[in-house]
Amino acid sequence: MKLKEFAKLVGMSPTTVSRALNGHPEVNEQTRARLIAAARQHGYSPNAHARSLATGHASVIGCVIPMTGRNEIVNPIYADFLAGVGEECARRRFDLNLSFVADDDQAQAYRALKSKGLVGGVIVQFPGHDDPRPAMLQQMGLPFVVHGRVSGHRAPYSWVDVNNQSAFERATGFLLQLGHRRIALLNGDERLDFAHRRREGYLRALRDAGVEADPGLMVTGEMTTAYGYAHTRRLLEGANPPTAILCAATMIAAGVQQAAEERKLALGADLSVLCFDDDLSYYANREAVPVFTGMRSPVRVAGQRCAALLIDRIGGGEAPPVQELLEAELVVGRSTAPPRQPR
Amino acid sequence: MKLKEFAKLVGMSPTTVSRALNGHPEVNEQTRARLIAAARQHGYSPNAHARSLATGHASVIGCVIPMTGRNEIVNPIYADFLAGVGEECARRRFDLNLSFVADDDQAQAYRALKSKGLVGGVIVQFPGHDDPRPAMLQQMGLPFVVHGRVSGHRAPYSWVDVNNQSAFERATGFLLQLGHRRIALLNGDERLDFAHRRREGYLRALRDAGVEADPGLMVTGEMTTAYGYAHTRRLLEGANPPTAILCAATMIAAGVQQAAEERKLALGADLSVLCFDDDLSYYANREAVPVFTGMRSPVRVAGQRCAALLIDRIGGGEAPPVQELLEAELVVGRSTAPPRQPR
DNA sequence: CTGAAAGCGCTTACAG
DNA sequence: CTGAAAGCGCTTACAG
Repeated sequence: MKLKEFAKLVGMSPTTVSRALNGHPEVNEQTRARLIAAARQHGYSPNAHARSLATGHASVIGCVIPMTGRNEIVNPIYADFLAGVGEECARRRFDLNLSFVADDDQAQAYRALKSKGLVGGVIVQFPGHDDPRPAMLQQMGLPFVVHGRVSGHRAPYSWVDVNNQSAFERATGFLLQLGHRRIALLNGDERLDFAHRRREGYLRALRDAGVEADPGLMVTGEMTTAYGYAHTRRLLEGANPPTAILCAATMIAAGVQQAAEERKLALGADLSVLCFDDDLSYYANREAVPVFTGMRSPVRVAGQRCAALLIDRIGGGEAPPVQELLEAELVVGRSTAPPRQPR
Repeated sequence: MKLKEFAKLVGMSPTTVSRALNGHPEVNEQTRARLIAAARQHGYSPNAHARSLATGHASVIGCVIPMTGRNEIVNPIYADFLAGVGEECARRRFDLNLSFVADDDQAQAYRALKSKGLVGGVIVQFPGHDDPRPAMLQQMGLPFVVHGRVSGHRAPYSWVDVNNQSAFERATGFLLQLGHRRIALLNGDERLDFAHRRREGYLRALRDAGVEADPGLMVTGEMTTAYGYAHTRRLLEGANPPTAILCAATMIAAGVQQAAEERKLALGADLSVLCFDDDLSYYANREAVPVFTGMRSPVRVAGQRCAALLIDRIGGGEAPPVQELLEAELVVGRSTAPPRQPR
């Protein structure tokens, strides 16, 4: 159904109907209520393309998903993040546009998104330490919010991040307090900004405690169970194994657990494990006393906040950038204890 | 940049430029090549809204994601499915539009998608046994492809499904051949069509082998690790526990494994486990000899095929519906063996 | 092979 | 408070 038909149906001019449906103040409240009800009843929604063409903006936010190597969308952390984005989109009546592109085509993809006008703004994800996207998007004039931060970008921009450095500093401090001195770090890919900050936090806590960092205990890579398993195995087989392992995701911790079980090591007795816990729906670690001691930070909330900030930005004209720093919370579970005394 | 500006820039009329970029046959091949290169260089892409308004269709496919209870998008099976959709979208230069809606608003959501004209068609997911959506969409005239099938819908429609009944019939047959007689089924939610078909397959295999089905061994619910853990615990504590467990997802199998370990039962020795294996990127079960014996069927391929069929439909006018039935493959891993002799 | 003009379905100054 | 008309940026018959 088109506006013209619908207007005729309700006996009003298209102008008035449009204004009523768009909440313009000029139209009588009773008329508005009647028209909204009629639209719902007859299943009339304005054509989104005509609308966007006329107004110059779309009620759609976008994400560009790189397709080389592992597709990001299958990452469970990303899935929960998207769920949060979706919740906010539902609330604000926005849609989400996913563009899947080859990795080397990324700049081109953002440019096309802007030129095509399909989305009012984008969420930038998995930012690298010197990610070029904020500068590019600012120059293009496409509104954006970064999930995480880009340390190398100096101009102000909107972001939502958890305090990764503090989280890992506190986590490491907790293990140090228990008496651990050989603490391994199974980090994410340190080319990514968040992983970089996590290592900084880990190193700072060690330094403050006067413990020398051992490069042999620090690993970086993709945050999977297989990665956690392989490196834990390797570390435990080594000459001077760690007594505690700090890992960047519950998926990694699951791999640590597998490797420990294989060697008949009990978590929270023979080996301590502490993980960053994104509070994932499908990797739940939420028993009253959780399996893993973790720094808990709901990535879903981060998704909500990114979407909220972006939608505000799209609607709000030239508002100054906004930053939100969330704090992770230490939740003590069953996987940590003082180190076993050497026998 | 707009068509008019770009056309002036390259010294052609907007008409010719548009035709060149859209691959119309009237335009000289050299001219076309030159214009395509220039468009890329100057970052010109036609405004998608203007284009869709003029042509009446959009290069976007849609998914409606219900938001009550657990958000579907965090389901790892769905994530891999979407990854497959994304791969095909990238190939065909389509975008994906996600609409997040309250569960009771679903019909309304599809109607709005159609009326707004944002998408050229939709993928219908998690169809129930008597799902009303195919009938609704056919009546609305919105192209669609179902992932799975709707047994209760009689008119022809396009779908992509794995042969769930055959998969579970063969899986059950395999366990029966090993000598198992008490085989539990930890199924998905049987209001969903695929879970219904899986139970049919399980029951048929039992019947063919002359084994009476025990309602106490059949469970239905959401396919999570916690679900697998809880029911396995309960079953193993019962008077006449199963010697084998057939489960509808690797996530469930992980829960079975946990419960078995707790009771010091070795998989593939004391207890056999066979799972439907969607070949998920983050729940990999892909060692040379996999941990779990499984019926393997890549859900990612299903996503690709759904997207491909839908995009074909959107482009292809009134083509007759297409169906694709994929077969799962039995991959024998380390979790199955003949039952222990009663002591 | 190329171009001027109409039209896609909205929104929104402008006039009343 | 309401309406007729212009315009958003494309595509595509129609005319050459």
